[in-house]
Amino acid sequence: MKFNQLPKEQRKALSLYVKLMRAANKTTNRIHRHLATDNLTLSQFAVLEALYHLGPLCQGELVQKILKSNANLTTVVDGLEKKSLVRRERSDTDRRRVTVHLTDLGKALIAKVFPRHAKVVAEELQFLSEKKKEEFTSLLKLFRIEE
Amino acid sequence: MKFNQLPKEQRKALSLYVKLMRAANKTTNRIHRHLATDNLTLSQFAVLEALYHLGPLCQGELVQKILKSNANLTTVVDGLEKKSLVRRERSDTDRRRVTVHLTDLGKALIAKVFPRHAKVVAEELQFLSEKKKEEFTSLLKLFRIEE
DNA sequence: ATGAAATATTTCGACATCGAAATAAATGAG
DNA sequence: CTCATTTATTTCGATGTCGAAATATTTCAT
Repeated sequence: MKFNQLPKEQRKALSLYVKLMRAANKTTNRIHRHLATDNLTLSQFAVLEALYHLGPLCQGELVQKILKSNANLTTVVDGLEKKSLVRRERSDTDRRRVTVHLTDLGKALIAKVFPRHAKVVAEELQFLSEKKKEEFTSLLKLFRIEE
Repeated sequence: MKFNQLPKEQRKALSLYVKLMRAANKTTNRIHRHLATDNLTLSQFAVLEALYHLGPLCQGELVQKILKSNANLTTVVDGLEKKSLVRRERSDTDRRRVTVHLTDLGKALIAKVFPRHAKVVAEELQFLSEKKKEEFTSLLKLFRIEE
């Protein structure tokens, strides 16, 4: 059973899916370029950004935020720690937890990179009118991504 | 400059971007699960699917289709070849090119997996009405992804 | 014809990522 | 209190991915 023989509903869903992936892919790649100028991966940026806006978080909380595995979060934080952008601290109240803090260096970096990131994303999406952005956002909300 | 202090346009663009990534991520992960039951990665599936619908293609053409690097395509095709799902053939007219063909085994596999894939994707997106799917698709078209 | 530039693929080295097993600490039922 | 269970993180082994350099082939200007 090839594409053309599928029920119409499935054909539409597939087309939508492919376009969604390509749009996300294309956008990610462009964003990644500007982060690479500061030697940050997307995940590293995501961690710095979360800490910047939410304050120190334990690794479990960061896993939720960046949507990656526990195993990977360890690696990401390792990378940031090696560059002295964050530091780990065992929680006093629950010593299983490791709380991650921005260092001064990390704060300075994310304070520099975040506004540029916002600018790049806005430029990347400027082909959508404000109205279309809103329509788009409300459709995306239907995906019920857990916050 | 933190999120709340950004110009409204940038805040909106960022929210949209984050939602787009999360939606794509969530959908990809679910799709990947059903492919994993046949030991296929997303990229391997994408290659089989392209060959299934378009016939034999050279690797450069496949790179366009699956949006991965040349280096990676070699690995992906290696993996498929090891499982005897595809075979490589040097082009006679241009011996720099390597044309990739589905084997009978590969044909049988993709003929089995593709309809299930279509079904899974349709189920995954069924929370969107047909009308909303169309709206969504037309917004995504504005991203002008090169076909 | 010939050698330089262009094109197609592979190799290499480095990371990012994941699932599962291992480790460490907290909790809770008895 | 104590040990089994749950929770948080790390380690391990494997794979996917990329950019850049290397290799092989074709094309094109002279």
